[in-house]
Parts: sequence; structure tokens; C-alpha cells
Amino acid sequence: MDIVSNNKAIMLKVMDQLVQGHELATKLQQLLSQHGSGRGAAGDLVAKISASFSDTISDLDSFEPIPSSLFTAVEGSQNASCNNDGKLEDSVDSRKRLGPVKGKRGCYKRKKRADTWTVESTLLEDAFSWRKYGKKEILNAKFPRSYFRCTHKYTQGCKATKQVQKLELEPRMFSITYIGNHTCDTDEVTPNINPCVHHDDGIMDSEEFKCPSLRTSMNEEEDNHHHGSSTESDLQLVWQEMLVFGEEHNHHHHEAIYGCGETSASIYGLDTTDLWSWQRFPVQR
DNA sequence: AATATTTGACCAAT
DNA sequence: ATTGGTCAAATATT
Repeated sequence: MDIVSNNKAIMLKVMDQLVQGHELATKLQQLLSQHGSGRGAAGDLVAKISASFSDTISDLDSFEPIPSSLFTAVEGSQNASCNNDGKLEDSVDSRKRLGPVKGKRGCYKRKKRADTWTVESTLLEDAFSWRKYGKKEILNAKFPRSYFRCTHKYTQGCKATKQVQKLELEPRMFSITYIGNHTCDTDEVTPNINPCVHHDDGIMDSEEFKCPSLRTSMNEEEDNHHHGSSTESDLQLVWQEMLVFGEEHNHHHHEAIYGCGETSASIYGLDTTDLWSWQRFPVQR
């Protein structure tokens, strides 16, 4: 018991230090981008450092001794065949064959612990390619919530997902909750295969949404982005947003551990975007 | 053809 | 029983 609590304390401390490191890296990232050097080699490095912290935090976070129970919970999702009677067919094609019968449709294990954080942004796209897999009306919410998973979930086993929901107070913005970190192999700038996510009307109104008031002064180039002009020399990568508020990052999950103060109010009115938020124009095609 | 989205059904957690 | 998250067939898009 003594050892247990001691280990726990160490764990907390380590986690605390990691989070601190992550915050510092994030701040450095901000600084760099403010000085226009966010895209150079230095920016690259900081991004990697930040990601490294993030991954480590995530790993540590999902670590638990698990005394007796089998560790089926987090990983399996769709692979874990959920035949209670142990029938256990091929997990691969078991998903194909369940006709109109009472099948095991929708069988899955819910993720318990994962690196989770929420940002609010007018931007729906980021560096990753997502595949929408669900949409749900949420109780007492005006707008539905949409569910996305990483496109490479099955090819690379990437477990990252995100949920997107329009804010009631500020319908031009979206609350975007990221669950889990990407483990897929996306080259840092993904040359040409970076499918833009098509968001349905349920999320995005048809009108072009730009929200000047909510964009902070962080991004200089952002303001003169010429939409649609897309000359052939134009790079698709137009701007990079990277300001993550350390206090906000991982807020949800870690607050339980550290009891960080309730700071959620602080995100209102702030333009928080996710760490990998790279806006890309839907040029040609 | 492959690949993405829509949408109701299904399941876990509450 | 209700709610939210996921699956997968049907459908749409490329």
C-alpha cells in the first residue's frame, strides 16, 4: 500500500513534468510562428518535440497495471470479436457477414482512456485525413455531433478519432474533440495525397464561413489568403496555425489526475486550434 | 472500380 | 430506459 501510493506519486510527478515540457514546447512553437520561423527546421523540431511529449503523455496515461482482467478494453474496438459465447469467427470477415439478422452489429468496446483534448475553431480541416463514420443528435444541443476516424484506421491501425460539433453560442465555430494520437504515417507535409474532409451540412453551413473576429493576431499571412485563386504555383499549404494553450491541452483528461483548475471558461473567445492544424485549400481536382 | 458519406440499428454506459 | 459512440448496408461520389 505504501509502495503503491509512492509509485502513484512518482507517476503523477513524472506526468506533471511531461505536461510541463509539452506546454513549454507549445509556447516555443507559438513564439517561432510569431516570428515567422515556425516553418523552418526549427519549427519542425519543435513540432516533433511537442509530438514526442504528447505521445509520451498519452502512453503513460494509458498505462495501468491491470491486475487480473485481460486487457481487451482499449485496443480492440472493431477487431475484438464480441461473441460472448466464444464462437470467435474470423474477426476480419465477421464484419461483412451479418445480414438483416440480429447480428452483432455495432459491437465494440468503448475506449476508456485516451489522450483527449478539445479545441474550438472555425477550421474544420487539419493535417490529417478523416473519415466520417457517424452523426448523432445530442440531447439539449442544437447541433448534431459528427464522428470521424482516421482514414488509416484499418490500413495502419491508427486509432485517432475526433468529434465535431457546432457551437451553439458561436455557430461559426466548432468544438473539435480529438481522441487519441495519430500513429499513422503521414509525412510531415504529405505531398499530394491529403484528401480534404467533406463535411456535411449538418456541421457546416453552406455559406462560406470566415470569422474574422475570432481569429487572433497570430497569423499574419492568414488574412490575405486569396481564396480560390489558386494559381498553379500556389502551394496548397497556406497557413499553419499553432497555438495551443497549454492549460487547455489535455485538459479534460488530465484535470482528473492533477485537479487542474477549471479553466474551460477561458477558451471562450479564444482562438484555439489544434496542434497540427494546417489549412489546405481544395485546389485543383 | 474503389472510396467516401449517410443513416438507422446496435451496444455500452449511465 | 435513455443517451452517446460505433458499425455497416445502402447510397453517393470520384
